[in-house]
Amino acid sequence: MKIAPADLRHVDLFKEAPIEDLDLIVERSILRSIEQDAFFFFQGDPASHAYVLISGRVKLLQSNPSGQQVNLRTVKEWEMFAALGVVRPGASYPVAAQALESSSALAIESNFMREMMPSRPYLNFGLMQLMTGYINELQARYRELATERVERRLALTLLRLASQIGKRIREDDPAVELPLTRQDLAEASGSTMFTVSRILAEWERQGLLEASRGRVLIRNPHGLVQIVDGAGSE
Amino acid sequence: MKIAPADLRHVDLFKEAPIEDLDLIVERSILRSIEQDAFFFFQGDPASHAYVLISGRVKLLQSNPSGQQVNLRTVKEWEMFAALGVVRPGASYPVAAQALESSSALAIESNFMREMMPSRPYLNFGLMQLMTGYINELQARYRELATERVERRLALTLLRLASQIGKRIREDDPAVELPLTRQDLAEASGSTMFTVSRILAEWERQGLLEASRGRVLIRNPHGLVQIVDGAGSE
DNA sequence: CTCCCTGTTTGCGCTTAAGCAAAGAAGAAA
DNA sequence: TTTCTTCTTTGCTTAAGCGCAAACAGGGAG
Repeated sequence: MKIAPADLRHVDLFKEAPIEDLDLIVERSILRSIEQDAFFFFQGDPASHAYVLISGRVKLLQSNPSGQQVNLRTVKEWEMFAALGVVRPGASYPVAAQALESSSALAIESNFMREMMPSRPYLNFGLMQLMTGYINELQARYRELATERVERRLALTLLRLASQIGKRIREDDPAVELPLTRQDLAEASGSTMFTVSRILAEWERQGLLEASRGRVLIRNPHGLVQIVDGAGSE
Repeated sequence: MKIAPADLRHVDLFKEAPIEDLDLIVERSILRSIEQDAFFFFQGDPASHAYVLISGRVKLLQSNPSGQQVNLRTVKEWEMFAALGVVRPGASYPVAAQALESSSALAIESNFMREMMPSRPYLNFGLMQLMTGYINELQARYRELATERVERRLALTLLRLASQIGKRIREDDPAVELPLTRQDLAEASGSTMFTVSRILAEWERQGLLEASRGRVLIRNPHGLVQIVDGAGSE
């Protein structure tokens, strides 16, 4: 598989890029394909590359010293990840990047990106947009984790993930599919596999979704919205 | 009180700025002084200004719909806050900024900053540095909140706050003072006033710190470090 | 000096959700 | 088909820490 430079226009950061830049980027980068559960990189590795996900789904995880993990972000095709390494030379990845399904991504050298930036304002602006968006999301999630109960957080997590990496199963159906295990959802919502399993079972009984092995199909997103803004404001 | 333009060199973002830029900034900005517990701005206000704190201490809070608050960051003199509003025209502050003690800050129009940026690479780089640092901290705190117990989180919170806004009481003494109530610490560590009060009382018994009304004096920071990496890895 | 406001402490009960164990499916591999 | 692995479910127990209520205390205002 080959990447056509013009395809990179799907990426927010490269929307406005001149085609010569995109040629350069594709030429200087390599396409890495990995299978499900494999890693693009580990937490602590030197942040040598930024990535553009071409296909598949990737989660970004951080572990604490005793090995417990949290899911900090989940990425779909034409999104960048590990882009922050571009800013500080010599930095390490603060997260690991693991494939939720077999995935391929374009690996762009951080150094190369850094060299391009001074003469290309669009890169500066684009990166800042990325970063502000990310900060806003992190702040919101931090607040949720500190102030909301598990059930509410899980509903918010499902809705967020649905919009970020969900796959519609049919054009005219709001139902959305997520390739995530109970454990993944626990790590994304700040809970445990057991609790997630129980809550999903209850929601399945209510017809809001269908949960199967390694997969959740959200049948009725609006029902989750109601849980979010019903179950706490009374 | 007047700000001398050269004083702005204390600010990371302006370390490398030419003096003409600093003149411009001071000229175009206003100094706002507010008393303890007052706000520089509220969550949801249009993000019209970025701030440089000149004196005092400020906390950045986010509230959820039912009014519970979390403390997202705490700022000391010569640090910037609300700098992200510069990136997206028309954005709103996602947080409120409240003074922990009477404080004054230089309010710089976001629009003005934005106009300066294209021709001043140091601003771009500086802002990105700020943002990456902030993202790394947020990610770490998110992970802590999701995976660590209250006692550990509170120790980490105290250590972090000590290094960020702590005041040494004497040159040769590691003891550090924080102008925070139990409630503040609860909002910073993701817990409750009651629990924080109990844990601080215990640590006071152990001689690690002295807790008084609206103030914590950390006598033995190293003792907190031991709690952090003792109490979970066994 | 006294009052009053606001922050703090502490006992107590209670809920949430974590955590363990063990059994149960769903696929994949053989 | 049978086996194996991995993910999931569910009952049960327990601990952490939340949250109420009520008493307490520091320190500024008058």
